[in-house]
Amino acid sequence: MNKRQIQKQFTREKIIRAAKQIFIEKGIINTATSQIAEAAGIAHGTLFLHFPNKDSLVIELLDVELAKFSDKIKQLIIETTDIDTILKQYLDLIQAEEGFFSSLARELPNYKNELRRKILFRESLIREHFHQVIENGIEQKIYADIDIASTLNFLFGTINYYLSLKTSFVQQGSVIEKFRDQIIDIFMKILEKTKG
Amino acid sequence: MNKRQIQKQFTREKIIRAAKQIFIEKGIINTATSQIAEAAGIAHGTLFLHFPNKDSLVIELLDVELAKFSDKIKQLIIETTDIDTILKQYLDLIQAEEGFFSSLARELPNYKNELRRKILFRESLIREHFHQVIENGIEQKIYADIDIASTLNFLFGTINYYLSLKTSFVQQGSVIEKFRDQIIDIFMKILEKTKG
Amino acid sequence: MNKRQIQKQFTREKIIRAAKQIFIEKGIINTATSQIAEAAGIAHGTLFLHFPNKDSLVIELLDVELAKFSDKIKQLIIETTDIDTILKQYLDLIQAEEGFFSSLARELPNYKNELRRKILFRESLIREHFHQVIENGIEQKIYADIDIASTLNFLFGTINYYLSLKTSFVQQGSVIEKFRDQIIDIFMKILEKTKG
Amino acid sequence: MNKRQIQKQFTREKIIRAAKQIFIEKGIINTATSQIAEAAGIAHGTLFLHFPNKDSLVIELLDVELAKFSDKIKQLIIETTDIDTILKQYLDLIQAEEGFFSSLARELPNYKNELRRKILFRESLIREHFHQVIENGIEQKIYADIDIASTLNFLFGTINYYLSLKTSFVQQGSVIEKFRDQIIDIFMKILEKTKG
DNA sequence: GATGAATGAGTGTTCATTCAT
DNA sequence: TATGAATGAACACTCATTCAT
Repeated sequence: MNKRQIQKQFTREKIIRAAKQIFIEKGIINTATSQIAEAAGIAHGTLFLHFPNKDSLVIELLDVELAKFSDKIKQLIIETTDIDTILKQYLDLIQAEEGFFSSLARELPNYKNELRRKILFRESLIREHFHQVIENGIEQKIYADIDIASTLNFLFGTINYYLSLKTSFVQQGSVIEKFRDQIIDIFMKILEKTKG
Repeated sequence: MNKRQIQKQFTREKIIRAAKQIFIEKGIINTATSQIAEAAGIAHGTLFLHFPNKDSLVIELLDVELAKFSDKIKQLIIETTDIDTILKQYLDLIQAEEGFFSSLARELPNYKNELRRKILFRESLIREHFHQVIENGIEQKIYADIDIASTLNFLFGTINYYLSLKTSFVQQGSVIEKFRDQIIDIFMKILEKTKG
Repeated sequence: MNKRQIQKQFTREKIIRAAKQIFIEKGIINTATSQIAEAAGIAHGTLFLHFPNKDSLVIELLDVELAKFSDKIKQLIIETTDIDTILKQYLDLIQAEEGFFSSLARELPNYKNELRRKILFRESLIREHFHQVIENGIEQKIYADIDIASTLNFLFGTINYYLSLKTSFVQQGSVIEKFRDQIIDIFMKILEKTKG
Repeated sequence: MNKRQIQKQFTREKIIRAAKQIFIEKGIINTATSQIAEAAGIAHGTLFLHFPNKDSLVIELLDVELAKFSDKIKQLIIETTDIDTILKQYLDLIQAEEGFFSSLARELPNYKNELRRKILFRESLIREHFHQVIENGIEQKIYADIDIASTLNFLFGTINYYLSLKTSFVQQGSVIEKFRDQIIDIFMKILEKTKG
């Protein structure tokens, strides 16, 4: 990569970085492209040199972040087989980027179809990992024979709920931290095999 | 109330009614006040005679609707003590106004603090009813000794999740209908006392 | 019409008037709506209260002007049967609004289909009048038995040519005035019955 | 010319060639310089290395094309003395590049003074040839003693009119072909000596 | 000589809110 | 009380031209 390309890449990253910051602070939908450009320290028009339109910027931003996140999850699943450890670490990962995920949870339902579908597809891949581990647990009679898909909807739905209303649940600090133990407890309760 | 006041009240209701219809169809955030006025059959300026600004209209609209809803829930609780019947009927009530609740779930996280707090307070009242019934069940040793608050977060969070992403979960028809049994099943599984 | 409506009508006319002035001076295509608004002494947004978009303003402007023009032609035809008098007066009418017709000739080929069709339809109505008079002349053996449609294309085409390149043909003053006699002469030459 | 100069000349020609293609397809006024560069397979900035600004490119493009065209006309005049044959062949030449001349007719009135003057000068040279031939015909008493200049304005004006509104006159195919015979007929009718 | 990233003024259009009628 | 015309800041996006590489 020559100096030119490096410079271009750097500008692109400045935009993404600024956009991410703003995304975390107040979401992208209600942020003007001119504000993003200003935060990135570039001219307004430059933004459209790197992204054909606002939506593309949002897609790129979310795709990059979710890809990073997805990789971490994959790693996590490989290293651990214990579902409650996985869940704990999964929540840790979310907590590490809680601002980001909180904004995402808030804005997701308002995105255009294509973008929403793309993000939900990413989520479904993560869900797959959980599904697999739980399925194994059921086969080994560690967990009760529950409907995995709907159980996961409960889990993801609840996490999403906390995140989307983060500012209502905590004044500052992390919602995930506040509710981590409850989430894990209840999720494990659902999985647990009724002893008898 | 004299004739003038009656007329004023009537106009106010026309606005609310029109706003509700639009709220259900496509949400309020992306609807211009001029469109609401037009749907109500009044002049654009008239809207601001009844409501100082757009936010106040939304607050009023949601307050009225949620109060009605709350009353129905209260009635339902009085008539029934069985938690799974209550939940089933609660979901029926939501389904009956699913467009409304879906829009609410989508927009709620984006409302300004005051409005969001108001709505969440309404929700907390409803939650109280559930809380009470579950508490009784635990005292009577029908249910396991779980943390009621977090269990309810699971329930409300999940319902909210389905509603906010309604269009991603079903192409047409009701999300609640589609997932009602799963929601009830899992919720009851959490409550169930481990038999031993 | 109450004061409100009069005021609105007045603003609308201010816009049309300003737009017409600008249209004559430099054409509408390369004029920003903000400039039109400024020239009309109104806020930029106000323009879009009276016209849903720029095109509609142009359509209205041209339609009104061409309707006025068309009425004058109709009157002229009624009062006169002599084709060279009609042509002379027709050219006088164009000359009276030469700035307008010059801009129109310049911009017409660049308008969107709908608008172009609309204007050409107006022109075809005017052409009809000429057609009728010439047809009568031919029947009465005053004129040669020529193809009327193509003869009129020659006439209108030539007038259009002079108008569209007005600034190249005259530095100031009227192109129509400069070439009036030539236009009439040649047109009459085409019509003339070859004596023999 | 050394290697570098040859290369430069080659790039310049690539730009002209691409610009001509685009000019024919949709005109230059509404085409971005970046699109022209892309079509030429060069960098956007390179275009401004060969032409100081967009206008210069247009001037060069039209000048080259019209010079070629002018040469063909000159040749044609040398080989033929018959005015209706010349006219027929002139129309054939236009038809062979109808896209080009149609765009030119549409855009010409909107060009800046300098460019317009340049193009009209080119046209006047072509006109000269016609003038000469007609003048000879008049001296030889083949044609009527008409005003040659204004007769030619009629001819060129009409052709220009058809070309500039080409898309309104024909949906596809050639306008010139459609109206060739009419143009020739009427033009010859003007020239014809009144027999008596 | 060629590149292409960057610029920034400019475009048509929207909309919550105000205020004279 | 009701009206609806007017406001003007805001928006996403375009483009001829510049200049460091």
